[in-house]
Amino acid sequence: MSWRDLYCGEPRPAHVGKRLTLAGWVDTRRDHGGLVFVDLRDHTGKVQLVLKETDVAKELRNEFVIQAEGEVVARGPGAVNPNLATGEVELQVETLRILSRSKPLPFQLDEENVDETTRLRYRWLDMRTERMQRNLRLHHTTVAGIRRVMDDLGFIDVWTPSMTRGTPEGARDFLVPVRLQPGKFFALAQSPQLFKQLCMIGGLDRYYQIATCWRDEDLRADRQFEFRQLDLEMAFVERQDVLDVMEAAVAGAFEAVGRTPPPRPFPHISYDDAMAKYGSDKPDIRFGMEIQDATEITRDSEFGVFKNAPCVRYIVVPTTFSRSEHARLEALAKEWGAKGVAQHTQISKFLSERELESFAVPEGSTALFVADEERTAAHVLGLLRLHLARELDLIPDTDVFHWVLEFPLFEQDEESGGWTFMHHAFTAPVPGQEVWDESDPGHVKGQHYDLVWNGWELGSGSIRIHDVDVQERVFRTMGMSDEEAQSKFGFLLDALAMGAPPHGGFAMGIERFVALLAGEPDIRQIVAFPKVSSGADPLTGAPTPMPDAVLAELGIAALPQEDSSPA
RNA sequence: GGGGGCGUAGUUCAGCUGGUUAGAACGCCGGCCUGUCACGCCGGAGGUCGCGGGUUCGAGUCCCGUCGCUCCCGCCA
Repeated sequence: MSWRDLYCGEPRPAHVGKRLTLAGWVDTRRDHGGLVFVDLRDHTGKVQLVLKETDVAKELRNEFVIQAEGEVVARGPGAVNPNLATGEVELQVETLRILSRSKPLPFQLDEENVDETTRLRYRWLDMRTERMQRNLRLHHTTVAGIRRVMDDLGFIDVWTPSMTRGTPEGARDFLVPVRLQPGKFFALAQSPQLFKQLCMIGGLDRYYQIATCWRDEDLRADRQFEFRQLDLEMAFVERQDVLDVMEAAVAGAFEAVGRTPPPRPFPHISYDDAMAKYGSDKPDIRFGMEIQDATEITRDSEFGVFKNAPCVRYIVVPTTFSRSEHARLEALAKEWGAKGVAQHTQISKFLSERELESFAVPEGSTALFVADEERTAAHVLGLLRLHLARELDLIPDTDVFHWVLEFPLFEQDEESGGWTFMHHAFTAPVPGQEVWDESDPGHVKGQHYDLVWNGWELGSGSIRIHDVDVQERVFRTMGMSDEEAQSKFGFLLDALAMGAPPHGGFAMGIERFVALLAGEPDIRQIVAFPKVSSGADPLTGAPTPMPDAVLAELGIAALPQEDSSPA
């Protein structure tokens, strides 16, 4: 005997007259006294059960798990439910078994806007909703589609370690103490980056992995402590080869979930253009409101703020702002790092004809200016542009993928003034720029590329350094001594010195990709058991303190924590 | 590290400028009902208004602090 002959969403008129056993959860019950209707639910849908009044039928409550045996019958005319896929039939139940009872639920499954901590605390209930069923299955189908493309293109899945060497550079590591070596730590991998490069040097040629990565940074709508990325690396390739593979992977995922893939090739935009026009390296280019430069025209402005600023930029917004609305924008701009934001109407009395004409602000629109360092002006206007576009509902409901290319290899740390990599230390400079002034490398471009979907950074990749001299030069430029480079990355330098093929690759965040596919506003909705933004797991209560004895065995001790609970 | 929003029955929410006993819907419990499908009808239980302090004759409402959730900036090679 089997638990069920069909899923709940399957019975059809063709089954009429058949005796079937169905099993699932009680979605709703409608008790008419002598007759009880039950909608039986599983992940495929619902079907109506008809039960005669019996003790066991009376006992049923929502979310009981039951098994019902009976005959599929056609519903009479007028009794068909067109809103249900199985609505033309019902099961006339002869035997009913309660497999499991349920106490009243802490929230109703058909309720929207349930507090997310409550949903996560009882995720096994939340998972029964259509939304979560759809999202988790979409997550699976997407990954399956990607895997199929990778397999077809000759990539092999290689397992790389989760526990690896800590890296002070980049994101904060999650540390793993080691009992056998007290006082020493592994770090959970922030990415398989170096291992996949070693795989190329090892001759595997095409590697991929749906790799779990860990980063101890603040959580956001699009960030969790742990996440998965499509991680791939290819030997003997140029940039275009990697872009082609990624576009194929994206297309394969779209096809797997039954959607039309975005047109290929994806458009390209340079980093410089992205920063100048959108103030972001992951611009949402589905709408205009591009940032414009007024530094030249305002160089001799009567308006002192403009005249004295190193950079004056503006966006033209198709609306006007009240005094209080403007105050709010100004508060935001200040929070984002600007000294303020000016409207053209406010300051027009200080501006010349020539200036006003060049801004070309249409009637009913407003030019918003930020005068500051170039970096700040671009950044703040980029954020204002996005903020206002969302508020004014200017963003079309379309899908745009694009590449951001031609990144600088190095950027200067504002505080220390030292140089550091922009992407990571293993990105190759563009051909012809393999040698640079190590004290002033700002002009060197890297062979780095970012993939952006509707303003979300999906991932990034690069052609890597395969010349040990170039790799050592990068480390030196970052202010790393030879000894330090040797001790931290000696294994990589060794490998690069023993026949490293040219290679490059990419890493794309799976959850971000699926969240966008699902139309969800954050990645928690497509992750089975996510953490909340404080980094806690409401379901298990993790993280928890550990007994001193356990810590002692690991050669560590926890500092006393300030008790912040009210006395 | 910083800024914004939210916190009222199990759930989702209402509660105007401070004013008797804090409401609704759904859910839950009891009763009735043989064609409902968000069944219906009758009755009922259920609240430390996140927590602490303050102002006031009086606080869900105002102020301060704190905790939690959330969005964002920093951070995220």
